[in-house]
Amino acid sequence: MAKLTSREQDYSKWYNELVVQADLAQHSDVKGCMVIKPYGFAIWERMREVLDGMFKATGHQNAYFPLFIPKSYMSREAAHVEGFAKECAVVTHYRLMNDPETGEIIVDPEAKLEEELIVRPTSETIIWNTYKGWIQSYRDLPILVNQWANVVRWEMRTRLFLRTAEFLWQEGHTAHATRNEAIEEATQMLDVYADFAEKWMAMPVVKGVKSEAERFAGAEDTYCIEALMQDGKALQAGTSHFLGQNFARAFDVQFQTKEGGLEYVWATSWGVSTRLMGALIMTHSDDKGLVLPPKLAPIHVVFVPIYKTDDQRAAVCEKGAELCDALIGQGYEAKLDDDDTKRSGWKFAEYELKGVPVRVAMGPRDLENGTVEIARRDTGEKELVPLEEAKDYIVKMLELIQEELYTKALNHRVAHTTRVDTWEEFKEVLEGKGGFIEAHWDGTSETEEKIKDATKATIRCIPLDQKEEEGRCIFSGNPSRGRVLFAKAY
RNA sequence: CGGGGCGUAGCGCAGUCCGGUUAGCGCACCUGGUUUGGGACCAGGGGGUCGCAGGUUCGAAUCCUGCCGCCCCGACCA
Repeated sequence: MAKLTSREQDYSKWYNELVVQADLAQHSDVKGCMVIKPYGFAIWERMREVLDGMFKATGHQNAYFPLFIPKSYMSREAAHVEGFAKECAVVTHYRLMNDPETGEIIVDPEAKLEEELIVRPTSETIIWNTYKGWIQSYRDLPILVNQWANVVRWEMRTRLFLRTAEFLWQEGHTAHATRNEAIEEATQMLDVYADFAEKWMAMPVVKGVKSEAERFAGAEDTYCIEALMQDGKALQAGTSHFLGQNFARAFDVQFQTKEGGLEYVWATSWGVSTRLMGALIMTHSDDKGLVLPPKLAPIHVVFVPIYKTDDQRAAVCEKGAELCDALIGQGYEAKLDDDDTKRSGWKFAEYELKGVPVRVAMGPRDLENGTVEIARRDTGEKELVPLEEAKDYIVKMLELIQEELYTKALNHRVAHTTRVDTWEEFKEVLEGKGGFIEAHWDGTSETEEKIKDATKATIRCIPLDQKEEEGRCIFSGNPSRGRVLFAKAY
């Protein structure tokens, strides 16, 4: 296995190589689409499992809506169709045939669909068209539904996990009787995402609101969590939208109030995708490969036996099996790698590449001394520990790794968040150390656009905890009431 | 869609400019042996419509024409 390109040398090459070499995913033969390999999918499954539990705990239920959306639905909400029109895959026919002349398989020109179908880029339209039939009175509200699905957005340029033509995600779609209830739902789900990112992915995030230019097509407000990657670029890790009554109006979804009036329903939608995999990778990993937070690692501990003779092998593996069983008994995934066709050094490198948080090695010397060597993936530290203490030691170590990964990532973000008051300084920080920049902005899309054209930096969000502070826009010099977060983004 | 690059064994590549035995190398794979505390070594072996289709030629991976696909850089985006 070739060595990874270092992050310093070429961060984006490092990422691409890591994803492929750690067996997370590969490019498929279909342009812009990826194959998620079993090891990568195991991580996604773990994320899905945890998030699904959090959605259920907040009162949501899962359902499933169609992959195909009639073209006419898309055009009902003006901003929505405008936002997605340029990246929609369209189904126009429903049958193939053999070309009578060449014998080749061709699209049967007779089998043209009367109404073309869009492959969903998101499901608001089909869902609100359905909700119309579900909602008559205030008693039918709220509707709290989530779906796990694939969606297609025909991207020009793609990158494994970060941007692919087809990706996996979840999309929550809720319907409420009041504006406030919907806003509460949207912010609640943002909190769920932030919680998940920080407690499970060990990835600190900034909660905020998108500017008008970055807002979801069809939303009144888009809340987001923004994370900072090791290369100083920001990554939007999740979004939660307050949709107002836009979709209710577009699909004529009204309900009768207690008082007998007729009102449009208030809506939210919220989602996270396999993009979180990219975020996870770029938050913690190093030049040796993947680094995974224990809470999401498919394998927590790997035991690598070291031996010369068959007797030694049997003896060491027996101890290894006991230790693994003990860990499994405590709810951890522990793997004894007794594969005789690979040598220990090869295994060490392999598990480091795959980000297994803790590695235990035991050889003849350890057998004699009653010890094992325990190595931490994140710091690379190794320690000799008495065998009988190994289990408890490892359990504590896993907790510690989870905490310290978060702390390390948080320190990185703090160190790469810069407060800036002039345009010169803004450009300098952006070109130099990168990261988040806290700066004053006059609140207009025109200024945001001009800053983007000049520097490629965008407003990642207006932080929810933004402090009131009189200032002047770094670009236009017009008055501003508080700082927003700028960065170059993925 | 514009600019660049690439397509030769499972993967990574050389060979192409300047046509000429049986198309080569590294990794991986198989067999045997020696090894085994940080990606082992030796020996032997298997594996190819040289992206596709035409053309030029005694002869094409190599030259010509057309097509297809992918990757990278830009505009668009979770």
